[in-house]
Amino acid sequence: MPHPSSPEVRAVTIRDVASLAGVSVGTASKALNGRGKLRQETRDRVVEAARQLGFRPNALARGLLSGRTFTVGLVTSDSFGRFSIPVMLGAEDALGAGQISVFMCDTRDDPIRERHHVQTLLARRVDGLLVTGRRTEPRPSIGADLPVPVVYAMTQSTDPGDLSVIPDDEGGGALAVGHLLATGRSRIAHIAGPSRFLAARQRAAGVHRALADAGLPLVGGEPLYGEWTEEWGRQGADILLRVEPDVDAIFCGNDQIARGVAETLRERGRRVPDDIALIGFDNWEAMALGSRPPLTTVDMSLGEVGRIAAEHLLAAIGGRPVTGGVQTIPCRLVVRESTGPRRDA
Amino acid sequence: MPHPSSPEVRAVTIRDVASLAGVSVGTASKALNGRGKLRQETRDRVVEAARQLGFRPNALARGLLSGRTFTVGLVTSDSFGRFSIPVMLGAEDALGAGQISVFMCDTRDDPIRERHHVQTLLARRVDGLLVTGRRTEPRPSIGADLPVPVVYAMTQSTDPGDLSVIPDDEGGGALAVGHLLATGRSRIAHIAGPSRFLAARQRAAGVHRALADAGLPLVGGEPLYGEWTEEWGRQGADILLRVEPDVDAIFCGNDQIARGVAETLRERGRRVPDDIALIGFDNWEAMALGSRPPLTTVDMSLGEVGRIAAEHLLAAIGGRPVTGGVQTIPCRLVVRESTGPRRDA
DNA sequence: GTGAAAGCGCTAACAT
DNA sequence: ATGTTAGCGCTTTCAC
Repeated sequence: MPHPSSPEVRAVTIRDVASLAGVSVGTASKALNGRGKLRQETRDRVVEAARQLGFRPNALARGLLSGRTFTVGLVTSDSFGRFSIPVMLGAEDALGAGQISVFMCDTRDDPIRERHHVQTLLARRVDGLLVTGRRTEPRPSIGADLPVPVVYAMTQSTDPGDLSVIPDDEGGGALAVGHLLATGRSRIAHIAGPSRFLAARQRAAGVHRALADAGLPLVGGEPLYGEWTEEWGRQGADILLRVEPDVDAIFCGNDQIARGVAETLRERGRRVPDDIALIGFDNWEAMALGSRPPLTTVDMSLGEVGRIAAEHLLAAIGGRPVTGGVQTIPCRLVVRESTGPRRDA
Repeated sequence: MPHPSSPEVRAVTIRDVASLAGVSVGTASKALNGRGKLRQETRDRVVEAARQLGFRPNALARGLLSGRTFTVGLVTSDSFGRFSIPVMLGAEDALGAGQISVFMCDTRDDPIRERHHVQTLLARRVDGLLVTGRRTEPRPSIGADLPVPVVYAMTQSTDPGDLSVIPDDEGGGALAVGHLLATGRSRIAHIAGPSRFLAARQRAAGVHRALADAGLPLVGGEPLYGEWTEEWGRQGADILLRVEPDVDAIFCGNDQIARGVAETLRERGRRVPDDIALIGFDNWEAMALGSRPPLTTVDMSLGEVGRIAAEHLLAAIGGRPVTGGVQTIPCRLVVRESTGPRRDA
């Protein structure tokens, strides 16, 4: 007696279809895959039989035969957090269009677990691997000489032969400053994340470049490096207002910092954006929209990062040669109320 | 010539291992799987050969033969958002221990996509399905009479024969009020999310029950239903302070509302928790920790929800009969600084 | 104790 | 135009 939750004792096979249609399995296969030379009437009969039986070809058997499974492994060290999710969704978009299913694996930042996952994925004969992370810092290659192509997204490999797709943090920093300049600000400061993060340093580098191009100094002389938290935003704003009271724009390392800054500015009686314009980074909507006023911010286009990475992977799987290196994806400015022209009281 | 990214022309098969060890494939199989009767020396020789060649048995072939693939499909309608991620990680935990890999599928709330994903997963011969969502509202069953077991997590099926695992929102509401009572509050109000959400209504029901048990009225008479936003928290607090100025505790429908409330209270000169205690819901750390003061909140134990759901699925896959129905997982109180004893100025 | 052979479900090459 | 057969990689009888 079948288990209650498995009403069908055995899945429908192509034999069943062939038998119902009164043809051989070979003919049924051709009919269903539109290959070979068959009478239209036969084709229809087989297709109808398949429909009637609810036939779905066994992907395992197909994979075993063809060597292609139409699956890829997605290995993340971010526990599918705030950054890897959008990347993942973008990737799924591109892969889903190619009828590819995705195995998800979370390494919890543990190299042992990572190795284990890669081994399992290879045993499942995935066609390729996508590696994502929380930080853009270079990380050790997931494995040399793997039998399948690998693309890194939102993280990069230390091996220059590997292909990595990451957001253009440097460009994002420059973009933010460019917007502040365009809206008439000239005394611009930067309250940044921790300097041990590559992303923080690169955003600062973008600030530097954009200001240098405009022939303006960075208010405060150097970026104020701290943490990625609101608490630091509040502190940083305090420090900044004390040292440079005539600042008229602050670019923050992320949206949380910007929120903290916004709070302190309000408490100190500085109006945003009338007195001081404010820009965040990440476009973390819950944060940026909850802030008063809602934050103008830099969006890293993480969906794009994932989509492009997946497209590279598909290309590599398809046999088109893929050259290693790092590809950066441009950031996108999202303008809200925290920036705008200066207005005197 | 092999493609540069596929250094191995062909993966290592058990034939290669057998050949290197100087035995037949059947013997090699037995040696590697610890089955049959073999001389220890033979066993060792085969294992050594496998190690040397880096042999990994082809999971497709195994699945084809055994009818078990050790894979499950995870179908979400939440785009892997804030709620389904923890569920997913909990599930991965339980499944990973069972050596099971997970296919992730995002339906984007589209029934067509959902059907398509289910079909694909069945074609891949997954051993079971896990369905997750963003809301606890009942949803149509993902498919009647599927050939594999299905468990719903963080969402529930309208079919009472299906098994669903969801957080105990009602208990969470009661838990919050219980904590407020225990810390000496008696004039408790509830600023809730939108009443169209089952979760909002259930949390309110928990509030109701806990207050009734204590013989106390709900300040304001009814919960103040609104939105899940900070903006609503600010508005709601305004309204509440106007109508019930002597409130001494506010339980909020989620952490965002609580943050909004906290801001308004601070601006109105009410100290938290000295004058008014505040509790949120969700334990969304970035929100709860960024708030001033950091929020006491109710954690839905989403990891547990996912883990339990996955364990039920494993049980069902293992053939143990699983009865339908809804299982609720208790919430957990996370105490931070926004609650504590009253203190007069 | 070990080897040979069948077969999981499917497709592709070869017969008819 | 259709049927037959071999074989993808593996496990499992069944001979020896």
